Amino acid sequence: MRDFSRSLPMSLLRAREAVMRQFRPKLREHGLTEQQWRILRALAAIEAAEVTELARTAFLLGPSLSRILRDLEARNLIERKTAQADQRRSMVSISKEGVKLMASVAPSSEAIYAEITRRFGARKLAELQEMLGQLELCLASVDASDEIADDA
Amino acid sequence: MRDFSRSLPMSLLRAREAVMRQFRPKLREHGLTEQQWRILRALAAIEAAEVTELARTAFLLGPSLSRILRDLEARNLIERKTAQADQRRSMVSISKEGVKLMASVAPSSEAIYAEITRRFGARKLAELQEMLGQLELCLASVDASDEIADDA
DNA sequence: TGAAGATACTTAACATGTTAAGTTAATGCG
DNA sequence: CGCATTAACTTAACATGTTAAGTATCTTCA
Repeated sequence: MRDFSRSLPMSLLRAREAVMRQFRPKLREHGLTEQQWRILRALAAIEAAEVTELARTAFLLGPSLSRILRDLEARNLIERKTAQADQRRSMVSISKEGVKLMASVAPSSEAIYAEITRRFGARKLAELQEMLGQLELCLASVDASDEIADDA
Repeated sequence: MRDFSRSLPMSLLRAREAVMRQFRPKLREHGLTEQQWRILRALAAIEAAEVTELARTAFLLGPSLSRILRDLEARNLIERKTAQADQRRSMVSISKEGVKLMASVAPSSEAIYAEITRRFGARKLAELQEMLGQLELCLASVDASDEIADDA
């Protein structure tokens, strides 16, 4: 069998870990996990979002998101209110404290990202992300068989 | 702030998830997680390995590996014996049952990998992996400050 | 040699990944 | 209307990620 340490999944895993290793210490200083940070960032970009929408944006599964939102709400970093049009849905938004926390972390985060870009090269980084997007796209169509074929 | 859904960590995460989504169902049919499969594959390639070495190969942290080895041993898929030279170390190897299980999964796994390669393109895949390796490498040197500078 | 330090794991504790099941609210339709 | 179905979460259960602490063994050097 193929040497699995050279397989695509392992390459992607190691690359991502190498990248995240740069960010985690700084996030940790602020008591944030990678996932919590993703949620705050996603919320900062919009006024409010439903949980399902947020799950899609932050690329988290529902159960993970449920737990994290519970914790972030307990820390007063986000706010929730049930939508009046549909009592099942809850609208999530970032709180003032959440914005403040983001403001305190964002500069370091940006600096780290800039350093990664500098080391790897901005052009190469763009190429890499283009390829990653294509990979995602060409595999997405495989899974489509599960969903309703509304484009038939 | 940058649109985080276009950030490198998110690109890597989504790409990897798109890939792993192809494999998980088949592994699940055989009662294996992605990590357990990594360990079996790593062990199949060698006679035996120490736990630390295995952790490095399968890219798992010690605590995760400890738990997984305990479970795989309970399922008789691996075997362990303490090294006589150093009682702290334990040598891990795949069992006959483990080999049998691997043999039953490997063809599907290879087929899925081949299909991914076909869809994305073998040349592009090689390019992508080359870039991922470079990314890993150019970030690895950053972390080296933590470790003993034995190359000074 | 024998006590301090290092090494190789393992355990613990908490957060998330993942699938299945449960809850509550909305929709469709007879 | 009322009941079945669907939708949006949430909870549960188990596996792994991650850091810190614990344990047993080995090394080393006074």
